[in-house]
This record gives sequence, structure tokens and C-alpha cells, in this order.
Amino acid sequence: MPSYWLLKTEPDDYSFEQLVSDRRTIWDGVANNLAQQHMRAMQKGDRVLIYHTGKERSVVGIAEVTRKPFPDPTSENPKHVAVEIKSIRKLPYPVKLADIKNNRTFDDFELVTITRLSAMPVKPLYWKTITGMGGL
DNA sequence: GCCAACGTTGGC
DNA sequence: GCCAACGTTGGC
Repeated sequence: MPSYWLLKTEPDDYSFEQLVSDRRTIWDGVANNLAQQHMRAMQKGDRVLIYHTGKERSVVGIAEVTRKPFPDPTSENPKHVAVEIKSIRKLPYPVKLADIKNNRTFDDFELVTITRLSAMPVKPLYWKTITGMGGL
């Protein structure tokens, strides 16, 4: 059974659309310690929600981890890891943060409770609910 | 544009 | 090792 995760990105920096056009990318530059812990727990084949911060504030697409965590080539900290992901599909409808916040199902979701966390686990129930809200 | 929440830095 | 000051992130 694959695990589920969510990765945040500022779309002006790197968007899901860019990932679709790149097919796959190295997800690097994550500095926060808790986010790094989550990154280290990722495995090849795990599924990832991609979330756009900034003006969009929506979950926009699904990706898959294609390589287990490895030392982040962009970091001087040898403990920092990066992963490789590939795009799977765009959600038919973006799922807004506001809608997630308004749904009591997500009361314990780090996306809501730890605003600044950029990589986090997603419970199967959250995954199912979000992809459902997104039209899958 | 503002602010809350955190993380980091540097003086002591 | 503590903590004030500062910088960054990200929602509002």
C-alpha cells in the first residue's frame, strides 16, 4: 500500500502545470526539519497531492514518488533529502483551502493546523475526500 | 499590505 | 543555554 503525502509549492516558483510539462522533477530545497522528516519517510510509489500556495491556495493535482529520498543536491546540509516525482493527473476541479477548512473532516490535517509546513502526510480518508471533492 | 507563527542568528 | 531581534512563510 502506498502512503499519501502533500507537497506545497508557490506556483510562480514551480507549478503543477510545469511538472506536467516536465513529466518529472526533483523536489528539493525543503529546509524545515519537520517537513524533512516527512520527506525522509517517502517511498517510491507513494502518492502525492500538489498544493499551490499564494493566490491559488488549492490542491491542484496528483503526482507519484519515483525515487526514494536521496541527499538534496541543492543543500549544504547532508541530512537534507530530495525526492523525484512525476505528474499523474490534474484534478478536474482544484480543491480550495477554504473548502478544506470548512469541512470538519480535516480538523486534524496539518494543511490547516500547521500553516507553514511544506511537506506532510495525508491520511487515506483525507486523500479520498480531497480527490472526491476534486472530481475524481 | 498586514500579521501570526516559526525558524535562525548572535549577543550575553 | 537563553532569549531578543530579525527574516521568512503563507493566510487573510
